[in-house]
Amino acid sequence: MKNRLRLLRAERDWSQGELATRLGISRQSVNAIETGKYDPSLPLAFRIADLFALRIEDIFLRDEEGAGE
Amino acid sequence: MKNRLRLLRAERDWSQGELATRLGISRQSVNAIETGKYDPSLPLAFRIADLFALRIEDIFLRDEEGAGE
DNA sequence: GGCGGTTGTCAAGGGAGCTTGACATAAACG
DNA sequence: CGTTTATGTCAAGCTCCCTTGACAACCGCC
Repeated sequence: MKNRLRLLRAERDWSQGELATRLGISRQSVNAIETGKYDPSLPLAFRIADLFALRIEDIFLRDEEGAGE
Repeated sequence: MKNRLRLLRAERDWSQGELATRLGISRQSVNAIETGKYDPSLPLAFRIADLFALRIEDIFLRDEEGAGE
């Protein structure tokens, strides 16, 4: 499960800490998700999608997706 | 976090056990998700969406969604 | 009556998600 | 030089997700 969180965050010029505050989670959790240590829970994935006004499928990618570009 | 799993399963005439097999999880997990005991992980939510050929947002609903209709 | 199939639920265990607190590194700035 | 900011990572702990195994209740059918 890959994700485009780091890219989306960079587009908005947010630090990990700032994103964490907006999501209501810790900075370490943002970092862990960005670096691929684990996937967010489904409710958190919805909050992330809502924050960026995107669909979950547009942020989190099945492992095959976007691999062979 | 509500979901339409029971409805989708009924449309296909699958038992909880049959759905569990198709998803690669236990029958108890299917039951727990249907009865709202907890939300699936994000990877599992993707498998569910793939199985029903729907988007995650069309199966799992934010708590407000569909509540005040 | 008994039997197979489905569902709900409990217990106990393990791994994943998230927390706080701390520390190290690097870059930017005075 | 020192300070601040951003990032990566570790440890310890708690809750949530998912497991296996079991049991009760219900239904339809013989």
